[in-house]
Amino acid sequence: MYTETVKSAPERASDRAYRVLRDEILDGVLPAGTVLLEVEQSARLGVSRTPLRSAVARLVADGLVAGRSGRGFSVTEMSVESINDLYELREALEERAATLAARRDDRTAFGMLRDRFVAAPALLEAGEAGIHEYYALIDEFDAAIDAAVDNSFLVGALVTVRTHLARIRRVARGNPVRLRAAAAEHLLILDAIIDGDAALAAHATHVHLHLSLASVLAVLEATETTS
Amino acid sequence: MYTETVKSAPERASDRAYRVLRDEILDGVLPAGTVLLEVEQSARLGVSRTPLRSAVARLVADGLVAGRSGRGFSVTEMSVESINDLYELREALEERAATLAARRDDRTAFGMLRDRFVAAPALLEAGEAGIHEYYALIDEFDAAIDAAVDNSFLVGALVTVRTHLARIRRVARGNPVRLRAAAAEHLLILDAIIDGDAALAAHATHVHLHLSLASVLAVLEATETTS
DNA sequence: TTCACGGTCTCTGTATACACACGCGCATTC
DNA sequence: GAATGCGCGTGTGTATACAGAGACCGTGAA
Repeated sequence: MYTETVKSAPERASDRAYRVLRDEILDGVLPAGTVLLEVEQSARLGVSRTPLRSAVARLVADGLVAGRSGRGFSVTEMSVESINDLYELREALEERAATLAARRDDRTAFGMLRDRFVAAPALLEAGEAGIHEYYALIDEFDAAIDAAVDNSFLVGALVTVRTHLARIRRVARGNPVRLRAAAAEHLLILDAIIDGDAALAAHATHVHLHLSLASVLAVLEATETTS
Repeated sequence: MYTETVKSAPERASDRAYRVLRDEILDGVLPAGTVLLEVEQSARLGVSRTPLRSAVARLVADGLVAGRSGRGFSVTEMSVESINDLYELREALEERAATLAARRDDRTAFGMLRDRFVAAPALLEAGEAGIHEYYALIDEFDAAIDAAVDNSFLVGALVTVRTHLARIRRVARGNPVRLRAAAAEHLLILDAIIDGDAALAAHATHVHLHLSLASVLAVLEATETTS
């Protein structure tokens, strides 16, 4: 395969600023409510104000930051309601995506993924590195879904959802019990897709998302009362 | 009610450039494939390159224009596949939206809309002005749905879909037969929502979108063979 | 006649300088 | 003591100048 790593990525300064700020927001380095001042951030990231403005504009389009009326921009909050809203949209999109994947002719990619999800529980015993690898596996699952639905609009909406999801995934990161259950749920979805059972794929996805949301809300409520 | 029409809208140059370009793309003044050069467009719109860059960046985020590797930006094409893809996403979103609207407690807004959709066929006899008013009614229907679902993520996705939909709605504009049928379909959806029948609302939406897509594709195929 | 190479030109990416608007703080007045 | 008005500082919005990269065109050689 032709790997285009060298010349195809001039990596503009605005791209770098966007990527860095986005990762920092997603990783929680820049918590919700953080005010982003143009001069301050441009100095910190070593770029001029112009590319930084471009980066912030893209973050606004992503919904990760919002412009405050007069003064500066700030990282958006992730309230409990917004999490419920996000999962509402996620349900609509992923159920449809699972349905389409199950109806697709070529489902060999999912067969290969299945084997690796079977081995996932062992992965989750391997500490932080294993958890990291597990999330990489989830990413590959998502990528396989994207390739199967083959719909730029639907995939685009899914990407947006996953961006916001990355912010709240942090809270469930240190919960191996939940992750093991999630692996089993993914396995069921994969089996349904491989069998071409669109209805089961959609319903298994629904169940998975229901349990995922319940877990997130439980963790959130626990940390809420703690702090 | 406090109307904030005077001071709340400084209307930045970048906003104006974005709005003008967006409207021109949606109205077909700038057809698909049109190349947007920064200096040329900034001169035409009477703004500098900086706000124009910002406007183009927003259009890229909307998916209305795409950056061509080296040279400039161009208005994206609306192929038959992309229209099918758009309707695939639209189905997932609007079925869910209709379901949520039917489950909502306060559905009085839909009752008022119903009366006006009953009168819609008469509207469609009134020439271009009537058709314009009919589309305004559709916008109010969409707005009522948005208010009912009360979910910024879902509404955001719907807004994106409607943006692209506006581009292809032009082809069906001069088809009063289809518009009359569409009004009847909307009426059925409204009745289902008012009755709190979520399943019927979703299924009626599905039917409406199926017929809408079929109409668009038929018109497109007819114009394709003509030209 | 065709292909390849080089020059030039144009357009985007970036940096910086300037203007304006909002807001805060202080002083003055009622 | 409180409220209002004025002035200043800070931060975004805009314009423009500069640099680099890519493409197109022309010319020369095979």
